[in-house]
Amino acid sequence: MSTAASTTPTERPLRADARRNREKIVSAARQIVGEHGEAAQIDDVARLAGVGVGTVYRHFPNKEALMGELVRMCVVECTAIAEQCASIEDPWDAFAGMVRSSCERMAADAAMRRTWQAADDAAVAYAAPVKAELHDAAELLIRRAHESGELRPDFTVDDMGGLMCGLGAAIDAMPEPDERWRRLVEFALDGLKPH
Amino acid sequence: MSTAASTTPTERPLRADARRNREKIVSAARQIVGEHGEAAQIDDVARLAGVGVGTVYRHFPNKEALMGELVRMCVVECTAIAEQCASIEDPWDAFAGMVRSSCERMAADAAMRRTWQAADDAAVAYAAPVKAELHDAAELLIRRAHESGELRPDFTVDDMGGLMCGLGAAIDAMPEPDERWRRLVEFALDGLKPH
Amino acid sequence: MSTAASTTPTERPLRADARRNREKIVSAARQIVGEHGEAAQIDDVARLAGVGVGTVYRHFPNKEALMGELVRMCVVECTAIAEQCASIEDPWDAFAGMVRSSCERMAADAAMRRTWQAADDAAVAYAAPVKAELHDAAELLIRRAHESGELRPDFTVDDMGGLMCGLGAAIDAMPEPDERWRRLVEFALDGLKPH
Amino acid sequence: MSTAASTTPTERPLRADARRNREKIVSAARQIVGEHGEAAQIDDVARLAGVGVGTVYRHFPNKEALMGELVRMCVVECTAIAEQCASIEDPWDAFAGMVRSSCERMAADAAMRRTWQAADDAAVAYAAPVKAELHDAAELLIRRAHESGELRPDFTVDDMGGLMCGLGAAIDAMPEPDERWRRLVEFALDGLKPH
DNA sequence: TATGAATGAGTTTTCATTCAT
DNA sequence: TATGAATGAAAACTCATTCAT
Repeated sequence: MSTAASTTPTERPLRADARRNREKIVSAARQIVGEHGEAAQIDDVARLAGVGVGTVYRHFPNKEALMGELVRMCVVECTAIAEQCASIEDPWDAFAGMVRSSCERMAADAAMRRTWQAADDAAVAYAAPVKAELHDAAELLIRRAHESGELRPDFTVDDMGGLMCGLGAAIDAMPEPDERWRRLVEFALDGLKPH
Repeated sequence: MSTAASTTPTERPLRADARRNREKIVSAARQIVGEHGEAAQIDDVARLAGVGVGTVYRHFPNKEALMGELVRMCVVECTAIAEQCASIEDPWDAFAGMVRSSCERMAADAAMRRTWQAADDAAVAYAAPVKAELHDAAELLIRRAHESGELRPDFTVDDMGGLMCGLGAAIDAMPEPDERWRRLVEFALDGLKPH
Repeated sequence: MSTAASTTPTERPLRADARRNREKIVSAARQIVGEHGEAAQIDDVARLAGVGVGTVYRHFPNKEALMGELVRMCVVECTAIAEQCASIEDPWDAFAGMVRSSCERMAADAAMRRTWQAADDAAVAYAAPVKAELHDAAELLIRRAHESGELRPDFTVDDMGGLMCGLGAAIDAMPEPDERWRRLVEFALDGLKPH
Repeated sequence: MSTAASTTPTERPLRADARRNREKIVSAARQIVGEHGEAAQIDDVARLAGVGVGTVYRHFPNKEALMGELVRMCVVECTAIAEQCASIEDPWDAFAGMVRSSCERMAADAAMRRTWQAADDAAVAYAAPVKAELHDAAELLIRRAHESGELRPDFTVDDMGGLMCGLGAAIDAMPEPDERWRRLVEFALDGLKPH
C-alpha cells in the first residue's frame, strides 16, 4: 500500500491550487469534448474551468496533450473497471461485467465515447503506457473466461479494442431509451459465447 | 408517373459536363473524407476533383450539403445492398448477407465508415428521404428473418442503425488483417440469432 | 530581350490583380519592417496593403516566407546596383560607387537596413539563390579594383557582407544629418585603399 | 559628497543575497540576449538564473528596465576600456586600443553586440547617465589623437556610436575565423588616419 | 521575501465562403 | 459558367506581467 500518486510518479507534486486547477481543466475538457467531440475548443475549456487560456497551456503544452490526457483517463477508468470485475467469482460474469460496466460508463459519459474519435495518433500515443495495463487486466478476464469454456476461444484480447469501439459507437448512435443499447450489448455478449 | 430523377425530384437535369463535374466532386469528397474524416477541407476536395472551389459551391451551397450528399450516397448504397439481398431465398442468409455486404463495403471504403462521424445533424437530415427507403428495405429482410424464427424477435429495424454504426466503428478500429473484423461480424451475427 | 518575368521564372504568371496585390503586400511589408523591425506584424502589413490577412497568407505561407521575400528583394536591389556600377570606367570608382549607392539606398529605406536583423535563418536561406548573383557581381568589381591596385589585396568578396552589415548598422545608428553617415562611409572607403 | 554608489545613487545598498540574485539575473540575461537577441524571454532568464520570474520583477520593474541595465553595463565596460587606454602613452595607440579592445569584447560576448539591437528607446534612455561618462572618456582619447595629428580631424566623438555599432554588426555578421573581423577593424582604423 | 502559477491581450495561422475576372 | 483570389471571423498558441502561496 504505497503512500500515493502511483498514477503519475515522475512528476513532482503540484501545489495544491495548481492541482485543483488541473483537475478543473481536465473535468471541463471532458464535458466540452462530450458535447462537441473533435470540435472542442481550448477557449471553451478554459472558460468552463473558470481559468484563463494561459493556465490550460501551462498544464498542457497543446491541444493534443490535453486530448491525450483525456484518452489516458478513459483507459485508466476502463482498467479500474476491469480490475474490479476480476473479483467476480464466475469467469463469464467477470468478463461480461467488464463489458457491461464499460458500456454503462460510456452511456453515462459522452466524453468516454467521443474521446477516441477526437483523439489523433499523438494523443493516443500519449496514453500508450496505461494501455498496457488495461491490456493485461482484460487479458486476465478473457483467459479465465476461455478456460471456463464460456467465451469463444477465437475471441482474443486484440479484439477487445474493436468490440468496445463498436459498442461505444453503437451507444452513441442509439437514441433513447437506455433499454435499447442495453439490449444490443446483451446481443453482442451472446455472440461471444461458444457456438 | 415520370420515370426520371425520382431520387432528387426538385432538380432539373444538369448538362452533361455539369453532371460530370458533380460526380468528380462527390467522388473526390469521398476520398478526402475517407482519409481525413472531419478534418476534410473543401479546397482539398476541389483540387482532387480538378475543379475550382467555386464550382464545388455551385453544386453544393455549403460544406454541410456536400457532407449530406455523401451520407445520402452511403444510405443509397446500403439500400441497394439490402434490395439485392432481398432476392436471396433463405431469410437468415438474406439478412446476414445484408450485414456482411455492408461491412464489406465499409471495410473497403473508409469514407463509408467515416462519413457518419464527419456529418453533423444538418447533413444527416439532408439524407432523411432516402433513409426511409433503407428503413423499408431493411425492415423487409428483418421481418422475413423474424418470421422464419432465425432472428431474435427483440431485434428491430430501429436497432439496425446502432448495429451498423457499431460495426463500422469496430472495423475502423481493427488493425489488419481483414480476417479479424470478419470474425467480429460473425460474432455479432451469432448474437442476433435466437437464444 | 525575353518577354517578361525573368525574376521568378518557375511560378506561373499570377492574374493581374493577384500580382498587384502581391506587390502591395510586399511594399507594405517593407514599410512596416522599416518602422518596427522584428516586431512587424502580419495584421499591420495586411491593413497597410489594404487586403485581408488571408490574402497575405495566400501569397506567403507564413511570416518567415514574407521576410524571406524582403531579404530577397534587398539582395536583388544590391545586385542591380552592383551591375550598374560595373559600367563605370574607373575600377575604384566602380567599387566605391557600389558601396556608396548601397549605403544611399540603406539610408533612404529603413527596411533595407532592418530586414537583415528581422530575418531569421529560414528567411535568409530563402534568398540564397539570388545571393549567389550578388556575390558574382560584387566579385567582379572587387577583382577589377584589385587588379588596378586601388583596393587593398587583403579585402575579399567574403568581407563584403560584414562591410555592408556594418555600414547599415552605422547608418541606422547615426542621427541626422545625412552628412554624418556619408563621412563615415568615406572613412571606410579610405580604409580599403592600400596602405 | 559621499564616495560610494556613484553609479546608482538612488538605490540603498541591497542585502548580500539580494545583490547576488541581481547579479545572477543580469548575468543570465546577458547570456540569453546573446543567444536570442530581441526574442529573449524573461522566463528563460529566470530559469537560467535559477530564480523565479517574480524575483526578476522584484529587481527590474519590467523587461525594458532589464534590457536597459544590460545596455548600461555595456556602456560601463566600454568606459572602463576607454579609461584603461587613457594610460597608453602614444595618442594613436590609445585611441586604436580603445577600438580594438572594445571589438575584442564584442567578439567574445554576443550580448555585447546584440544588446543594442534588442534594446528599445526606453532601455537606451535608462543608460543615458553612464553614456555621458563614456562620451567624456572617449572624447579625451579622441582629442589627444587629434592633437597629435594621427586621427583625421573630421572624425568626432559623435561618430563613435556609429563606428562601434557598425563594427559590432560587422563582427556579428562575420563568420569565423577571428582573423577576418580583426582585419576589418584594422581597415576601419586605417580609414580614420588622416588622408 | 521568493516562488512559480495564473492571467489575458495580442499574435500567428486556418478555412468556409464570397466575388471579381 | 468556371475559376481561384480575396475575405475575415475564429482558433491555437505566446509571453510580459501580476498575485496567491
